[in-house]
Amino acid sequence: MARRKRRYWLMKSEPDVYSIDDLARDKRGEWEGVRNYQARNFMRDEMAIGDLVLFYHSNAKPPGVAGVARVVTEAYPDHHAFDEASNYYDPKSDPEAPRWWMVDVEFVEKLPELVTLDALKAEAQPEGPLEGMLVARRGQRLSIQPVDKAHFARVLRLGGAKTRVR
DNA sequence: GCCAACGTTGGC
DNA sequence: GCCAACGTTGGC
Repeated sequence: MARRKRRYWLMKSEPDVYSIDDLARDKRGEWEGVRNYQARNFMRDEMAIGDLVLFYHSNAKPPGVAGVARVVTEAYPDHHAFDEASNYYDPKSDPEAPRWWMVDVEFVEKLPELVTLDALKAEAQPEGPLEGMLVARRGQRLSIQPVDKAHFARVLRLGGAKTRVR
């Protein structure tokens, strides 16, 4: 049986909408509302229970990685897409053939230090410890991104996390 | 609030 | 199947 390679992710959320503090309060949350095919495919096809997630605050001052979460479900249809009253309603998503999927995540920790986008970019320079990290690339809008294990570990270290990668 | 980057839509 | 127009993301 083929072993899964990818186990680390970065997921963006606007803290005005849903922050790491909200997840800390809720303990667990639905990652609904992803309306981008590439991001959906990552959730639906590649995420698995137990994967670790860098919780990134976008549209924040400053933007950056604010915490750690863990994937706790397989992907399942995003039912908000079927709800006409929802902001995430999409008439093209059919309950018989859902277009949009989501996972649930649980709170792991809030980082003692926000790892700002500036700090990520500084380390993503050529030869830097985060070279190639997607979130540091100009114009990178994808809201769910795979993260190299070494990069994940480095960001945890920068943030003073208790979480360790194995 | 501006606007660059880029994904999606739809006319052809 | 091309590509211009449009809408959204998200840093600044």
